[in-house]
Amino acid sequence: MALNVAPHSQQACDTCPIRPHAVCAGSPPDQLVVLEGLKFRRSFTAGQVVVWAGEEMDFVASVVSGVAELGRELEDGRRQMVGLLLTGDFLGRPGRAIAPYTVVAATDMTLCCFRRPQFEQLLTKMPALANRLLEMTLDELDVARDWMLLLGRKSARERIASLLVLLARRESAMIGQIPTDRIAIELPMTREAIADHLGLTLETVSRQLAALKADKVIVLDGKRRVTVPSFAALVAESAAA
Amino acid sequence: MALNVAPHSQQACDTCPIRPHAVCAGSPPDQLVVLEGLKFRRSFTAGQVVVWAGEEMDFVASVVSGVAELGRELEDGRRQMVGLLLTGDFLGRPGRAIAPYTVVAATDMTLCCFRRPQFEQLLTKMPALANRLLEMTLDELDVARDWMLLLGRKSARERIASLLVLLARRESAMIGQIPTDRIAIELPMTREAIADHLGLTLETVSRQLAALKADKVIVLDGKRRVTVPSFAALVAESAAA
DNA sequence: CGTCGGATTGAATGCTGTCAATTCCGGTGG
DNA sequence: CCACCGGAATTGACAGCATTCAATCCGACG
Repeated sequence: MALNVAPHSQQACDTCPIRPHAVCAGSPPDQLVVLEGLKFRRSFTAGQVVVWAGEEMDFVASVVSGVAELGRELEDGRRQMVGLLLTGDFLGRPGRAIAPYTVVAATDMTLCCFRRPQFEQLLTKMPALANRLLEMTLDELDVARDWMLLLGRKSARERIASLLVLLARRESAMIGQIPTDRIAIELPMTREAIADHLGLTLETVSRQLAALKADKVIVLDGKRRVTVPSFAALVAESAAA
Repeated sequence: MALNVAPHSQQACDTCPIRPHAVCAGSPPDQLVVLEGLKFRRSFTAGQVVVWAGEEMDFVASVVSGVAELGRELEDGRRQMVGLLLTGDFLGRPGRAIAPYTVVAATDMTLCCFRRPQFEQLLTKMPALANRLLEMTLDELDVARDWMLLLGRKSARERIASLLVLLARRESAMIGQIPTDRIAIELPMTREAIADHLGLTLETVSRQLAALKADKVIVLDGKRRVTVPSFAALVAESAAA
């Protein structure tokens, strides 16, 4: 795969928007300088594959902007999304050369990359980096396990509601609010992508959205915009733990 | 909850059976001595709850012997197992006081414990410990994501076969072999526990085991012992990725 | 021998998937 | 500006798989 390294990739970490949330958060200034010298950026357009499951992956990265999806699939084509990488999230695995899942850019996306062997070296020398990565990995593990509950036990309607709750919480967090009523949610994905996340078919997704609309739990403005009259009602539909 | 600390818990780490695989693996001798001085053991009988989801958890631990199950549940009682802790696995989360899932001893079990604040201290000072924990956490994340594929996309029959493949691989690994034919698998759990892992009902588990038996993919010796005439055939049934 | 929990089996319901037809919407070109 | 196109989404009919509810079986243990 051609490395589309951006020219002048040495943008300063000082001004990096994801610093407070990324792996590099918490690293002291002298270590940040080292990171700054080794990083390089790569950009992807929506729909582009970053790595295929089973392929070699010689770098690790932080998502600077955009969204990436982690998916795993069976030989016959059945697909399950197993993770979402949002701004600041970490991609790749120190100590493993082969990617265990396919990574696709869901939107246009920019990554801040490090060559894997170099990054592994850094981990042994920079405890702050290792600890931040551990913390992030533990968070992802919790998210994955919550999703297991959804996939294993929730009905189609509950899965849709759960996803909407998740998205609503995120939109609210963006503007520093806790979710209240009349939230507008932008669905950042097609029905098929939603289905692949929830372990459903796209037809079922469509039907359950229609059902939630009919029951006045949500209002649909066009295909991709949802407004929620009562957040509490939506949470009730999601069968929260 | 009463701490049932074993008297004379200061068993030597030298002779500890899980040393090669646990968090402490890779720590240099001088650091092991520190760990040895701080550890204490706790034992649980099969079925006993170690912590409830939402409860405070003031320690972290390695499983010395036995099996523990991590589960999450909905208000109405639906339950999904989200992890299995086997010999050597790590329990608890540095930096988080509240347990996100319920932990139950599936068999009689012994833990090698550390008080959480002390352990967090150690992590910052012992890079080998932090790196081993990171590695183990990344492994668990991969396992969780594989399971998401199973829960989201596989049929009941495929889920059962997948579980048997997993157990067969583990039994074989124990004796240092790769799985071949005529493997004997011991099911370490009830039908209900299997169902909770696979996101099924216990009736479906029972039916699919019967179906696999009828199709001569497996042989049932009593309720809890399965032998596999052809491992390849079993793998084919599991819809491997 | 009786009991109790776990496991199996049966019948019926219902949710979700499958297949297929149709509609909606955004973009493109005449 | 409008007609057309193609992909996304919706809707309908039907089939099938897993769940639900219920009855029975099995095996360990007193």
